[in-house]
Amino acid sequence: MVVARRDMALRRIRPNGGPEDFDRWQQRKSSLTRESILDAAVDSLVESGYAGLSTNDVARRAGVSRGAMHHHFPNRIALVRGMIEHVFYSRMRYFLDDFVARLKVIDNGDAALQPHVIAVELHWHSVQSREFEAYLRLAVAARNDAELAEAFDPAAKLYDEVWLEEMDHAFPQWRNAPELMRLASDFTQAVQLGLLINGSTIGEDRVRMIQDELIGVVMRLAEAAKR
Amino acid sequence: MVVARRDMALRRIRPNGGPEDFDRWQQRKSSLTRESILDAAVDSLVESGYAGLSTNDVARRAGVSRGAMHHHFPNRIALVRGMIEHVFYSRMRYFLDDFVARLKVIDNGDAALQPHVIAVELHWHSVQSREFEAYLRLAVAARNDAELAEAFDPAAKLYDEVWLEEMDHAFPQWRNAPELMRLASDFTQAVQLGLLINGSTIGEDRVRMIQDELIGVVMRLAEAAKR
DNA sequence: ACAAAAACCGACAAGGTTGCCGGTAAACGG
DNA sequence: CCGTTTACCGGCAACCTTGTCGGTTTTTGT
Repeated sequence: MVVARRDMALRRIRPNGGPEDFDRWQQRKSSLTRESILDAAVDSLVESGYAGLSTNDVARRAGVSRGAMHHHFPNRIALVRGMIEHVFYSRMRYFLDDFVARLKVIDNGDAALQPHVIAVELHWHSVQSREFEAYLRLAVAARNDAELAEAFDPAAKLYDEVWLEEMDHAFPQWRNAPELMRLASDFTQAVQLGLLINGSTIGEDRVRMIQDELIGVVMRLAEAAKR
Repeated sequence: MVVARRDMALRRIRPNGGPEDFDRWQQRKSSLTRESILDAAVDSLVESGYAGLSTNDVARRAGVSRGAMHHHFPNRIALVRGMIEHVFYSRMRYFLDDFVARLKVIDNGDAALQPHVIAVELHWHSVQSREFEAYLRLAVAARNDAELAEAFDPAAKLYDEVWLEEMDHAFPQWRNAPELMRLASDFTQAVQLGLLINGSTIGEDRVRMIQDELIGVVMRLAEAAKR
């Protein structure tokens, strides 16, 4: 079952579990406001950047008191730690939801509809999402904030690991050349991450040309993997 | 003269001019402390991120009083505007200095030493510099800060324009296919920018594989440009 | 029903940041 | 040589952020 596998992968990234995992009302409500705080934190992160993220602002956005915030997250770094988990979870979920939905309607005849081409397009879509924007902020901020990096780096590595396993499972065609698939995945992520940042400077037309070139690279790698 | 051209390009990016452009002692000294303030600001930016950059910290690093800071930059945004110009200037200069130095000793026999391959390697080197790190911080912060974006975006577009002219001049072989050269340049920048951010997560080995694949792409584009 | 525990509330102090301003010393121009 | 401009100094008020804590409401277990 595809969905069951997806949930398993997602659960590995969010060990704490979401609101749906609890039965008692108190736990459920607690997890719910916890979630709403984290969601507000992501909003604040995306709108104000990491250093500009203030617990004050987060509490206001989430509609809870500062006391409630303190109950769930005793200090700023605790909030950040929770947010990191939340961001990686959302990012993975955002892509996988799109992906499993799209895989149900593929037509193997057209070359432009080959699953790895679709994956590149969908990944570009996911890179433009709010969830990925939050990831970008954290990744950049972690370059100078040791405390943040300490929490971020392991989470990023775990995400990468789970991601590769998911891709391995989604593309059995590449099964006999896993390093080529990893290269295609890494390459796609690098290009599109760079594109996200430089896109507004170079304009849509050049972005599309790069995107097309990227698809060419992925298809060549796919060809090489067949042999 | 190669160096003369370089200086012309650099001057377009730094319209205010550097300390060397003034004769009178007062102007010179003023420009000198202005420069040292901007340099300290870049340090602070790289170490604390954009939102964490405080005028207080900058003044302390530069070894000037807050009053002197206020004299040169009446408020934070003025400092930021000056810093943007300074960052783009440094970034361009960092690459070009390396580049003209390296071009003097190329050997056209070996394929790995073709000028565009060297350019890719040197660009990767420049991407890892402090100057580029500062650019990254500004580019990411500009995504949510309208005031910053207002100053950053035009500067980035100007940089891109000057950059392409420099590349056009440096690689006459591509002269008859400028759109392919632009694509190669855009592609390189996108990949290496993405690599800068994801590199620590995926590790050196995978970074090198991506880098090799990138060189392959650039060489194919160079081949295509010959016809 | 009642005590314990969990969730939540609002205020306070300490510290840092920004913008502003009155004042000083050095350099320029006539 | 003297008035004016320029470069530079350090303190003050207003504001925001973080961490902390005593108190209140709601849920749970018995």
